[in-house]
Amino acid sequence: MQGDDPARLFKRYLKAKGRNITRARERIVEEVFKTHEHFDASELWARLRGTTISLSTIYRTLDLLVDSGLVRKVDLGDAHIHYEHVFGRRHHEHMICVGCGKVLEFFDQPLEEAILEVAERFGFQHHGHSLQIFGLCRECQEKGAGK
Amino acid sequence: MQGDDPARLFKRYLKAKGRNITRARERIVEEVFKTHEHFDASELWARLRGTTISLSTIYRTLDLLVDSGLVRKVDLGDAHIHYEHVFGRRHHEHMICVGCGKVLEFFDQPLEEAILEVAERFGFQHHGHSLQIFGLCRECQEKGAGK
DNA sequence: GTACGTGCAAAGGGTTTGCAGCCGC
DNA sequence: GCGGCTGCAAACCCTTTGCACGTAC
Repeated sequence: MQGDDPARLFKRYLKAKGRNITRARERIVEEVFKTHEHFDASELWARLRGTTISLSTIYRTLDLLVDSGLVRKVDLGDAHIHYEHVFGRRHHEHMICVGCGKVLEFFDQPLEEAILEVAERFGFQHHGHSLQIFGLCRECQEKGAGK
Repeated sequence: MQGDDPARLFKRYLKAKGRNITRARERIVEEVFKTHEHFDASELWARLRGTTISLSTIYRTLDLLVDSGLVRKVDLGDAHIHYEHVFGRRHHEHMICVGCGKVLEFFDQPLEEAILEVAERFGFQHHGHSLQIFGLCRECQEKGAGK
């Protein structure tokens, strides 16, 4: 099961789709999987300064990565698109602090089960889901209380 | 408890904030609460054709409505902002059909409790949350199977 | 060689902002 | 009358697209 790294999986995906493996795509995947942080297209672009890779290519490649299932889009409450990679990580949900913008990730088995159950009960075929909890993290609660 | 309609609540909110009650704001609130559908700014604008109300005013007023708690933003998976009114409706979550785009609303008490519990366990002060389940509605499952 | 991929620049679409005039209080 | 509100147009930002050239295979 190990020995499958994301780069390899992505290449397999590209082949299966009859698409080419290029330098730009290799660099982008490498960079996407280098950290476990959320990012948006322009942050990723910044991390690729020094290469000749353009923003358009980043958008196009991210679309492929999302389609391949290696990356997903996440909604962090603001109006633009954030991404995070999926491969090698456990599925999780997000708590977003409305005070400082920090994003906490968490996973809770009973919660996941409740979600799948509800979908089933409604005859809805579950493909995925996304939960955001908005509120105040511990630090911001303290800061607020201190005022 | 009844006798409090959204228009009145919004006026109360505006007064409390030292903001003016204007014709445009009254019309917008009225229109927002006229149906229980999700909408975006330009759909609302379309429903207000015939008035002189501009898109900018709609955006500005929606911000106020969100701030007042009468309306909330919802993420429906595409990149732009959707709204729905909150007042007079039970809190609910969304199932979004990736086949036809239909949005089903549902409410599940155990699920809600699981969410509040998780937040508490992480020391996170819950202000609100938003859950989207993506998948296929019954009709689209049948259509897909029929092929 | 052919189809696909790329950078660039421009277009696109939704949202926000600056400003002069208007309106609520 | 003053400060807040409005419409308009322009600015903005992120994202997508058209195109001519470059590259994978």
